[in-house]
Amino acid sequence: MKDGEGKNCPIFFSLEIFGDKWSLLILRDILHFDKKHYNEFLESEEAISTNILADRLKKLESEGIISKKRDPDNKKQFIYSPTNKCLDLVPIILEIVVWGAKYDPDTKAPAEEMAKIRENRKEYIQNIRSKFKYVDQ
Amino acid sequence: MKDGEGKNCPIFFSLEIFGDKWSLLILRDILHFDKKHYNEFLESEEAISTNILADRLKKLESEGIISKKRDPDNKKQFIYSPTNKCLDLVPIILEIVVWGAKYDPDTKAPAEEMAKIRENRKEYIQNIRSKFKYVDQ
DNA sequence: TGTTTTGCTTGCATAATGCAAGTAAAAAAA
DNA sequence: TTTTTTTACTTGCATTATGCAAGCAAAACA
Repeated sequence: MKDGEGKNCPIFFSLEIFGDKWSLLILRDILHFDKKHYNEFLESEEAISTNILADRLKKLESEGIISKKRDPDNKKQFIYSPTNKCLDLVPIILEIVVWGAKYDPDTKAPAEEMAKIRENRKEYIQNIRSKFKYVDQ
Repeated sequence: MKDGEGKNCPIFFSLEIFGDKWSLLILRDILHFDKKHYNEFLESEEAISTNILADRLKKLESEGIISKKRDPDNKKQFIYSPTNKCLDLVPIILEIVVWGAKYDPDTKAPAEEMAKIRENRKEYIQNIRSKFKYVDQ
């Protein structure tokens, strides 16, 4: 796509930043599975390659979606944590979960939890936000 | 990724079906811009290639997200229209719009319309659904 | 029975991804 | 202080996906 084109649509703007499978799976790991460390992302069952992981973490950080700093509890590791810009992605991921749970015939997502999400949407989003109370930016 | 892995997560299930930029832009064109015809998709400002468009339409049809039939008003053309499975994607696209409009510094999305979407979410979703009252499946 | 329109397919160059192996910096251990 | 280990990458290369231009075939129309 040429520069200057397709720049007016908020959907396109969003998709340029996180509209690929691996970015969204990393964000799922951070927001829903509370993963923080490089090797935790590598351990996900979808088996992201280490070069792709490094690339996506760099991009997400440069877009201000995640922040990176040394882990004070284990100085050899880094902690990747969500910014507010990232927490605002929770509703998107939530809706993707709901759709997938509805249409995946082999879903392992418990139906009652899905119902809870749909009925108490705001509360569910707030619960995830509160897990990351002290957030950068 | 190997077969049999990563099959338990509803997010992953969803992303395998529509988790790429072009699929989501086609769905935007159908659901928000009321596009129906092959050449209308080609005219979008993001300028999808004709081979990619053909590939994605075929995939979306095979997943039961869209249906294809001859246009009775212009028998040379086909109409691509959303199924119920597609209409259930509206909340996802809506949240992507909201995020993009919030964080795109050059957004053309009017702030008051965005506020309306956030305040009257259910109604907004219902309005889009009602545009496609007679839907296949 | 041509001609147009429409919806593709094909070929090829370029870019992204996947996999395995290697490396470098910092911390921990000796 | 030197060595070892841990961690987070980088590199090289094969495979796959994308982008672009051109071509083609079926249906409808004239």
